[in-house]
Amino acid sequence: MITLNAQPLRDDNELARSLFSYAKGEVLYRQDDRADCWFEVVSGIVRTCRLYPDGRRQLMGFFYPGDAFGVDHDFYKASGEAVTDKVLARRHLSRDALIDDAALHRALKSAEDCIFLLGHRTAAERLAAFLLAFGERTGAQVCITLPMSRCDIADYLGLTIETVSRTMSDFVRRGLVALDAPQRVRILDARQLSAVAGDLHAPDDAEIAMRPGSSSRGPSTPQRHASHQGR
Amino acid sequence: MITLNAQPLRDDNELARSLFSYAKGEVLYRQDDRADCWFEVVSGIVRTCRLYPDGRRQLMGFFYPGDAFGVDHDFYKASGEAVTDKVLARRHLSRDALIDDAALHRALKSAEDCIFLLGHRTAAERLAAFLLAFGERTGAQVCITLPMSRCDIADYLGLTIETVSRTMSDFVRRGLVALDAPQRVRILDARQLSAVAGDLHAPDDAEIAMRPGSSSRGPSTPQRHASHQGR
DNA sequence: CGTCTCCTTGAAAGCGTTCAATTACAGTGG
DNA sequence: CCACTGTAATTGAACGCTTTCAAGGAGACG
Repeated sequence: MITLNAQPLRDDNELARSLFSYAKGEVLYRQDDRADCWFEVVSGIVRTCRLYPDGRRQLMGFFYPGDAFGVDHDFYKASGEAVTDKVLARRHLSRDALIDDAALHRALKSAEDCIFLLGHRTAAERLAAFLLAFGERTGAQVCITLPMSRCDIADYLGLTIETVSRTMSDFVRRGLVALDAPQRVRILDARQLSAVAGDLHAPDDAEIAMRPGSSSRGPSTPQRHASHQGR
Repeated sequence: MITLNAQPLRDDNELARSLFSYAKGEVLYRQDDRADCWFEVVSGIVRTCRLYPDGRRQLMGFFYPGDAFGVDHDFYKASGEAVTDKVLARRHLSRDALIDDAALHRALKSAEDCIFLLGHRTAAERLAAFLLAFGERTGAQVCITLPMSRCDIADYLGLTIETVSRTMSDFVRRGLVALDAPQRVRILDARQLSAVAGDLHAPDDAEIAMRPGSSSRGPSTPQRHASHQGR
């Protein structure tokens, strides 16, 4: 399961030689290994995750076809693993191919997405934002098939699997989503789900756009780091 | 206060024309503005932060001399603001100067640092990791002068100012650090602080300084929510 | 049919947030 | 020089959410 499948798919030309296939759960590269190449998803989904000394795991991102990952500098700061079965990835030797700007930008965006999700305070906010973001990314706005396990989701959102599961059940109870199967989520009320995620401007907004530096100091900001709207 | 100081410092040559100066709290660019240029810190410290619709704030990172920031693609996903007084920044028009790879990599690393910090579960872990990381970054291993407010720290770590303050007091009580002034932190017991941060392999482990070659593969921990491959 | 893995649910405890009050300190003007 | 003011930081107490520990389903597979 932890084997590094180092054999290219085929060998008949330059392009094919850089293509690799991985089974679900297989490790493409390990955290702390020397980062001598970066990857590009061709098909399937890849996760990068970092292990903490105490054994916990933080998923840094999910990567979809076209995305670049493993673009670390000296050593990999996270490992890359196949989420789905039959992951195809193109491997670029760092010294050969200069990573193109667009790919690097997408990698940066992926990291920022993760920060964005972790920035949400409550479990409901995080999960709702995750579902919406995932739906948008994969184009499935209504019926979502989650390729990753609850454990992956939990480690991505910085929660426990129990909390993820409980929160999902709560969404079902409130009629926000339907759960046809553990991994098949149907979004019933996208608007209200956005509201839960906190991505919607409050019904009575109109004042958020004018408070740039807010916190640290400022002429007349009422201060106190905004509450948490009632639930 | 929130003005965008758009005047270059001097005008006598190409280099000087791209240099800008900002006062503490000043905004270099705003979230959701069109991202037509990216920046490079020359001196001082810059923060990027994202505002959530509900008014909360998530700091995405602190940037030090040499760092690149504001490298977003279409629109800025966060605003850039001066943390210290007299921030000098070089401004690069996106169409003119291709951002160099190294700068982009540093930006990515900064984002990953943030994820790393947010990945820590408890307030004590986050703050300890933050202090150590900040000390290492600025070269001050013992006596640290925090240029940012408690509010900045809280929004960076995804906590409240009260929790940051309480946790800091707790560190003082436990003899881990001394607080000469709210912004002057002296690290008294770096080793134990690392342990609190969870960056150490078990408190009573053999020895930490076994070289950063390839640490991963943590020793068997009484794990729950095991990932796919044994930890 | 049993076993395995993943997911769900329950109850109690821990911890961070929230609300609220207090302290420290710099700047200002009497 | 000293009250006054405003901001930042600290501290206290109660509440609520997430974690933790533990047990109970639900499919997949041999």
